[in-house]
Amino acid sequence: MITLKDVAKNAGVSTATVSRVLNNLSNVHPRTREKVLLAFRETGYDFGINRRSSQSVVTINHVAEIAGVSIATVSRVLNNDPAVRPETRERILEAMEKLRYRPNLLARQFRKKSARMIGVVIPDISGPFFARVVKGIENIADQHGYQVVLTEGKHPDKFLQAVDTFAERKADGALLMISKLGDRELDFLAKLSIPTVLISQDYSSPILPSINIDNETAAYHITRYLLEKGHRSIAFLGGPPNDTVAVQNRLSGYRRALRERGIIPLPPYVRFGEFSVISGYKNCLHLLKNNEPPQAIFAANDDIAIGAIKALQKKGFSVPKNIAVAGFDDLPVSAYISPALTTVHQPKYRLGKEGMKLLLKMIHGERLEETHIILPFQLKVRESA
Amino acid sequence: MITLKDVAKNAGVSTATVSRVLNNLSNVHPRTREKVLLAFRETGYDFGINRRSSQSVVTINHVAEIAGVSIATVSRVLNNDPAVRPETRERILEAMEKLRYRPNLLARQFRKKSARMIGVVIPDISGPFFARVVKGIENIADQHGYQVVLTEGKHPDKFLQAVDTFAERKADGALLMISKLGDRELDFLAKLSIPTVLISQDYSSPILPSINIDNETAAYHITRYLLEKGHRSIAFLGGPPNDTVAVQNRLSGYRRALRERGIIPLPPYVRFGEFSVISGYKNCLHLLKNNEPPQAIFAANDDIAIGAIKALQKKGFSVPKNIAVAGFDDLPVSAYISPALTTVHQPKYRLGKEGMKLLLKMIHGERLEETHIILPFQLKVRESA
DNA sequence: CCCATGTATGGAAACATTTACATTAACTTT
DNA sequence: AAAGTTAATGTAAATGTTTCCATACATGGG
Repeated sequence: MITLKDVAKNAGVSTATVSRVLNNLSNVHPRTREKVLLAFRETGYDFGINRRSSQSVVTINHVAEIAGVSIATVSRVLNNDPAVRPETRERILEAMEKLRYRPNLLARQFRKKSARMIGVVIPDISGPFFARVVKGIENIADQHGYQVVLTEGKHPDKFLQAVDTFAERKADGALLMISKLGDRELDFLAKLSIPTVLISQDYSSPILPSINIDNETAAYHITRYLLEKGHRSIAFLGGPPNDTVAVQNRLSGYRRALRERGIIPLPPYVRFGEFSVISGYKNCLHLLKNNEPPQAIFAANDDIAIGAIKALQKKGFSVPKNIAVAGFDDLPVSAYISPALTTVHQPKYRLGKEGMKLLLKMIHGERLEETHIILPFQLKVRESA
Repeated sequence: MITLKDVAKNAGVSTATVSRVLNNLSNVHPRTREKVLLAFRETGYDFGINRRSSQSVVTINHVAEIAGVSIATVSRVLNNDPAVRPETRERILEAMEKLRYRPNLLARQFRKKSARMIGVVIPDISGPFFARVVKGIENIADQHGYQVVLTEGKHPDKFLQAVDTFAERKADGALLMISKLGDRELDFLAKLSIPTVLISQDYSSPILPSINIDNETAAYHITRYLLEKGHRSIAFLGGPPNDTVAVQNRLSGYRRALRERGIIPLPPYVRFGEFSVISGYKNCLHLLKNNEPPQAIFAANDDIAIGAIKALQKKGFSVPKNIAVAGFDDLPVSAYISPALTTVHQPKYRLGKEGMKLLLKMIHGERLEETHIILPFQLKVRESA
C-alpha cells in the first residue's frame, strides 16, 4: 500500500511537504508542487479511503462466503442457536471443516464480555489438600466449558491482587479457599460483584455462600477419641493463630471435648505455627523442651502431625506407645507413613465439586436453596493414635 | 435495555410482528397491533433512535474526553509509549484516576492478538514435585506480567486438548512437563507453533528446547552409593514403564552402576508401576512375595519410596537395618518421614524459573545459546539408606 | 385464496482498543 | 521564502464476533 512517505521518497521531498501539497497549503513552491503531483501519479497513490486489510487467518467471513450465508448465521451455528435450519447448519459446518476454521476466542470473549473462566485462590499450590479440592473443581468446570485459573494468595495483598486480576479478566466466578477475610477483603469482593463461593475455610459470611465440613465437631470427635483412649494431657498443635477460622474452630472443638471432662489444657500445650511439616516439627520440639511431655497430640492438620511425629521419634518417644498423635485432613500420604496417621478425613474432591456446582448456580442466576453447605467428615483410626 | 424480543415476549407474538407494528406495516391485525402497543408501554421500550450504547462502564473515550486528548493518546499512555509529552501523560493519568478507569483487558487481548498467558501442562496437580516447579514458573511469569494457566494432562488426548485450548486462547507460550511425547504430539505442537519448552522430563527433542537434571547420572550416583554401602542385590521400583523417558534414564543409570560391579539384576527385581505412594506400596509387596528380599531398593521417586518403606515395615523389615531404601526428587515431606528418606534432590524451583526464562526468550524471539539446559542435582543422604 | 403470522436469515451496528498514517506546530536550514 | 526536521498528537480503519432489527418466504386458518 502506498503512503505519503512513499510519495515523498519518489518526489525527493519530505512527507511534510507532500502533506502540504495534499492539503493545498499555500507555502509550497510551484515547482515542488509539480514534482509532488507527478510523484502522486507515478506511485499510484490511492486518494480513496485507506484500505488496510490482512485477513491472513480464516474468519467467520470466509466461512459465510463459502457456505453462502451471512456471518450472522455462521455466528448462530457457533452459538448453537436452534433457529438455524438443520440443512443450513450442515452446510456451514462443512465450510468450517473445509477451511479449518477456528473461532477467535479472544474476539468472542471480548464481544460476550465473558472469558468463560473461573478464578480459584488457594493459600498454597504445594498443598496436597488444596490440589485435591481443585481437581474436584476442575471436573465440574470442565463439564461446563469453563476454564479454571489457579492462583496462590495466602497474603491478603496477594489475594486482593489475584481477585482483581479475575475481575480484569472478566472471570465468570471465583472460588476462594482463603482463611483470612477481613472487612477490607469482603468490601473489595462486594465491589467487584463477581459470583463468589468460599470453600473449606469455615468462614460463614452473611454475604458469601460457602461449603465446608464442620471443623468444630470434627475436632471435638477426634479429641474425644483420644480421651477415650485414656489420654488426659492432650496438646494442640495449630496452624496460623488468628487468621484461620478453621484453626479456631478446630481449637474450640478440642477445648469443648476437654472441658466436658473437666480438663483445662495448660497454655504451653496449645501452640500455633504454620500448616507445614517443618512447622509441626519445630513446634513439637518447642513443646517438649520445657514441659512435661503430653500423652497425646492433636495436630490441626496432617502436615503438622507428620512433623510432630518426626520430632517425637527424634527425641526418643515411640508413637503411639509413649505419645499418641492425631491429625486432620487425611492426605494421600498419611496412610503410608509410619505409624500410619489417625486423622479426620475431609471429602476434598467433593468439596471442590459441590463448591463449583454452587458457583455455577450463582453464575446462572439461580436461586440457592442452601447458602452454607456442610459436608460430612470421617474419623480415620490408624496406627498413630 | 429493552429490545423488541422483550416486547414480543410480553405481547406473546414473534419479534417479526413487533417489528411490523413498529414500522407501521399494514398487514397486522388490529387486535394484535393493540396487544403489541400495550406491550411497548408495559415494557417501557425506548423508541429513540437505536441507542444500543450502554456505556455503563468507563472506557478510553471518557478518559480522552476528560483529559482533552484523542483516544489514540490515551492508548499510548496505556502502552507506555514514550512519545507522549510528560505533561499530557500526567493529565491523562489524572483523568483515569478521577474516572476510576479500568482498561478492558478482553478488548486489549483481542486487539493485540495475545492473552499474555502461559500454558503449563503437568501430569498431576497433586504432585508436590510439580507444584514446586510451578511456583518457580509463576515467580518469573509474574515479574513479566504473564498469567500462568495450569492444566493437568497425563493422558495424551487430554494433553493434546489442553495444548489446543492454549492455542485457542492465544497463549504466548507453553511449558510442558509431559513424559510421553510421541510423533503425533510433536506434530501437533509443531502445527500450533506456540513457543514451547519441555521441563524436567528428559525429553531431548531436536525441535523443542528443554530443561532437566541428568537423570541417568543421578541414578548412577545413588545406586553407586548403595553399592558402596555394601549392598549387592538392589531392586528398582519404577514409575510408568514405557512412557517416561525420565524413568528409563533412571533405570539405565541404575543398570550402569550395577554393570560396573558385574551385577546383573534379576528380572523380578526391576518393577514398574506408577508415581504414587500406593503404587510403591503394592509393587513392593509384589516384589517381596515370591522373591528373596533384596538388600536395598532404589525407587524412581520419593512417593514410590514412601510406599515401599510402608510395605517393608508391614512385612516386618526394618529400614534401613534389614533393607535400605533410596528415592528420587526430595519432596518436602521426605526429610520428615521415618526413617528420613535418602534421595536425589532436584532443584525444582529453579527448574521452573529457568524454564520460564527460556520460554520468555523464545517469546521475545531472542536467539538461544543453549537449547537443552542441564541443572545440577544433589545426593541427600539421610536415614533410609 | 389471502390475511396474519411465524421461521429462517440477512444487514449492519456495536464492542474497546490499537495503530498506521496523516497532520500540525515550532523550529532550523538552505 | 521555501523546504526540511522532529516531536506530539489526531483520525479513522481494523480486529472478529454477537446481536438487534428487518424482511423474504412459507404456511395455516378462515
